[in-house]
Amino acid sequence: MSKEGVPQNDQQATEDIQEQVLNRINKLEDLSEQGKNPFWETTAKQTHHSQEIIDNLAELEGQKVSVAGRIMAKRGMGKVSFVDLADRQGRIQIFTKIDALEDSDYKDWQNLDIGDIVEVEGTIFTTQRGEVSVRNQGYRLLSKCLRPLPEKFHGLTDTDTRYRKRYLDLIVNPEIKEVFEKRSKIISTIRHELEKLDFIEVETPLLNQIAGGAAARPFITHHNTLDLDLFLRISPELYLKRLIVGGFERVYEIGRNFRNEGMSTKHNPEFTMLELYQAYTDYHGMMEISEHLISTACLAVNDTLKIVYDELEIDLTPPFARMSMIEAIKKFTSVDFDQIDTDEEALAVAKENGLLEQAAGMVRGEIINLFFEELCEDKLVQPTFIYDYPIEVSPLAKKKKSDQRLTERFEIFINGSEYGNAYSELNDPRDQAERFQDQLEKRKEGDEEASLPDQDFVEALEYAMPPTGGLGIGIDRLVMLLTNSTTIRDVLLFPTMKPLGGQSPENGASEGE
RNA sequence: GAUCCACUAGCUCAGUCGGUAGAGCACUUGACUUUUAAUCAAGGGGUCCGGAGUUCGAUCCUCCGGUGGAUCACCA
Repeated sequence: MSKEGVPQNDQQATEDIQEQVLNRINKLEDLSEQGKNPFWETTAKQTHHSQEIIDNLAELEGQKVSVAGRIMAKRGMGKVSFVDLADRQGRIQIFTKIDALEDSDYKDWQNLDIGDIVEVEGTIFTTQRGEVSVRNQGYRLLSKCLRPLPEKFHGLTDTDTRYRKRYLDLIVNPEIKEVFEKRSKIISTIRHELEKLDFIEVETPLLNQIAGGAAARPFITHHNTLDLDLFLRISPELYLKRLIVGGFERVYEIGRNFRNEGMSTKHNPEFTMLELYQAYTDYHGMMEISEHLISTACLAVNDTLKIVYDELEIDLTPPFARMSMIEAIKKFTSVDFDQIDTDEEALAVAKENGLLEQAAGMVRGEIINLFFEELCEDKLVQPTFIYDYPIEVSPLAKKKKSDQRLTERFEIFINGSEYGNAYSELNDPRDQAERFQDQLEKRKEGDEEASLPDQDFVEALEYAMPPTGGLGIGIDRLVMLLTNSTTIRDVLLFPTMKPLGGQSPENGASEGE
């Protein structure tokens, strides 16, 4: 990569080269002059990894191995020296004796720096202090570390730097790898379970002409050749349902959604969702799949269904509790919306419960949702399906036959937060068209998050979509729950960060508002 | 977007009731043939987040700005 075209920030351009960097550059240049430039190395022999050697000491003791990794600590003792070498599994000590190497090689070995990447060949033995070690009988420097690593004992603690320079965080705080290994395991477990249930994984467009399927403000981008503004998707929902119309019957997608909204410990502008759709079932079927996926993923990474999250004990053993939204409100507030039929009565009870301000201008269904969100949600610690949502807040869910003011929809609550959202999917094209129309009215009234009508989606429904259950689960939040992480940035390798210096990098992006 | 807190050496932190700074690790040099936060001796290293104000003098006080964290608001 050439320097031209790479945006260089001022800090980098004017940064004085520190002493420690200069030392390392000088060492590299000395090596290069001797024809030992490590950057010409292309491969290395790695017969064993660190933990594997420690775990199999009995059979490996005295055996010759070749290990490769990064030098994390050096302890010189004059004519012997000790180095801690880190690889993907952990660390192994390298013991080097002056007479085991050529004179110049031993000198070069002593000159290695913390952070350098080496290959070492030697036999396994245990030191007097009981440390499993590789007796250095030959090594190669594979890559030179030109900057000093953060401190060996305290590591890197500044969260800002850890998120911005995740590679450094991973080097000096390798225990965080566990979270990302678990993340990978959670996702692969879900894939595996869905495959067993005969779902197929599909990919639908991230670039949308209409960002539908959720209530959110989208990111806008532009296609040059088509001279067309496009939106990054806020949900794959409407595409996946088109595939159900097309006859796939069971589809799912695990992918990124983008929502142009505030950031918090629970929100990143891009986040990963699982969405799945299954023909010929309803939201009850989705409850079963939800419990199954969440509990199976939990078992896969924690070997138990009783986990601790943020000091709370949570039991993910299926079946999860089931409670209708109106029941939940009755339980936590003693207000029974089954006995309340008009908007006026609903407003009156909102006033009695201190929700007058938020309830202003709302209709009964919206007030029910408000009651739930304000007075019930945070009390749901153990996993609970809250079902039967008011139609006003559920533009894509099928009406409940027995009470058409409600929809067959549920959300999964754990520790007061939402982890999933599911419906018996609305498949009546005329009803869907009306719901889009209602959303359009809300939008005209200034609700920027209200859905835009998607005429092609309605047309798809006109070709008949079978009765279908659909489910969305926020993967990042699930990973947070299952790894006891209280901030979403801890489960994202590269969370979205503001640029330093208060200026946008010169990346050619257009000036936004 | 609002409020509170933080920002000092590469890293982790102390400190200056306002007189331009210290420790440990890391680094350099030396000693040391089984150490493991190795040890011992000596040395180098700082735009005290940026800008402005007050002051004889600001890293410290005040204001503005930056970045992060926590809480709240919106959302998944």
